[in-house]
Amino acid sequence: MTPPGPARRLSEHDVIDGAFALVREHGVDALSVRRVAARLGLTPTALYTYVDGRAGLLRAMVERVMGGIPLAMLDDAGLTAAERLEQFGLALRRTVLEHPGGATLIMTGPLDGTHALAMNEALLRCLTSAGLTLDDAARAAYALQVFVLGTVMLEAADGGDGDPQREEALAVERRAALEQYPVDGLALTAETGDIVARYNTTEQFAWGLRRVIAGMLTAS
Amino acid sequence: MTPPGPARRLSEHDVIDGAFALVREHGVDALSVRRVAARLGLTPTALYTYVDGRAGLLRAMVERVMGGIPLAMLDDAGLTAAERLEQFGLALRRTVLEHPGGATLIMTGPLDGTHALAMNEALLRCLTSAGLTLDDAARAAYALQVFVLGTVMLEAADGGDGDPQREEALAVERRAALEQYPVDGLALTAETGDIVARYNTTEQFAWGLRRVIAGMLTAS
DNA sequence: ACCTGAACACCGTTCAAGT
DNA sequence: ACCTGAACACCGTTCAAGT
Repeated sequence: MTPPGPARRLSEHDVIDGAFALVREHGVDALSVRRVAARLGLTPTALYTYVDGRAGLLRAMVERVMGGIPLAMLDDAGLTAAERLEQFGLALRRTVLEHPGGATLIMTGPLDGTHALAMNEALLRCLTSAGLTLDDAARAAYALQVFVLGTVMLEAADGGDGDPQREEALAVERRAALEQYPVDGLALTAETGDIVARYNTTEQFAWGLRRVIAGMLTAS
Repeated sequence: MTPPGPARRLSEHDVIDGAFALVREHGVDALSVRRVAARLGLTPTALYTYVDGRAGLLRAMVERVMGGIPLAMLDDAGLTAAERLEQFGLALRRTVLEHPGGATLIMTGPLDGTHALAMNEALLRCLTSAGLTLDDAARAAYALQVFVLGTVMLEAADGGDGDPQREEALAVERRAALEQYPVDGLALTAETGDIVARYNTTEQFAWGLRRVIAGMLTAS
């Protein structure tokens, strides 16, 4: 299995793989140049051969996540525009949550990479096909991205990772935490505590997503 | 001006003041226990008297931001529900942007503090008064928070701080960056480049906010 | 091109000690 | 209660040196 001849050592790809594995096992806070290097059997400084310091490492990780976002459904002629946008929103959330630390990574820098622009373009195609003017389509495209990425960010901050079982466990935790609070001034929140405890949940995200899409497709 | 008697030294309030001043002057990345301590003329370890380590410092900073969010307009009987929600959304964005690093701080932990719950409750009052069922109101309240906070987070990540002049400068920068990209496969994005360059702008936020609110108030 | 090793200026946190 | 000082186990990055 070891390749013959002069050993092909590593590539940037391997480094990013290692970085995501590290975050998966030890959390985003454990992400450091030194630990990624150690995991690959390298000294910290050797990592600079593959990646432009910590900033370059983070940039490459963002590109990896963004590159994994499926866009094909946005051009699916068999679906209505609303359906296409809903499928896309669900897929975007899933993709980002699947990458440990993905939300934090994306939201930490501007959305201006190649993949981000390709996503924007696909959304523009879909939204103009639904009858929006090009300028409104652009505004709506950004609003949709903001809603999905904002959801994912808050979900990740709350400890979620897209796994339904983990989602369930967190909901139970949050429900218990809500009971602790004094009810004065929070009557409504307490009364609908079951919903509040499940804010970071696939079903509730889907509910909000459908409403947001409806808002975007409304004739002004 | 120096108080007589045994010197009243500092309080947690002063520490948080110092922390925000530090972030304002040197950016979020400069925020550290050691630097906040130094700015107050203390050793790093002395800061632990006022704040429970770095985590406690961040928690207190979040509470400070959340405590500054005005909620009164959500109960303003002189406005329609849509108008109340729009005023609130604009104010929420302004408040968070006014605090340097506010977006990052808030989005980094779960929205479960006292002030977050009070905000939720006020939104529930407003949304139920608009005719939504309590459960739908809860779902809509979270969707609105996600949209506003997601906007603010991406805006801050792009370098924005709510200042209109800075907003303008960033738009020009982003417009220039867009020109650099090859147009193939990005025809629509290029054509509406003026809008795309102004994604992180008060006007475009207001546009999206109105649409999102409309979506929430739509009868299902 | 790829890697090491030493060095520098940082971190957060603990602990024992002082007042 | 409030603070210091020393210590520990970390950071990211530079630079000179090796192959």
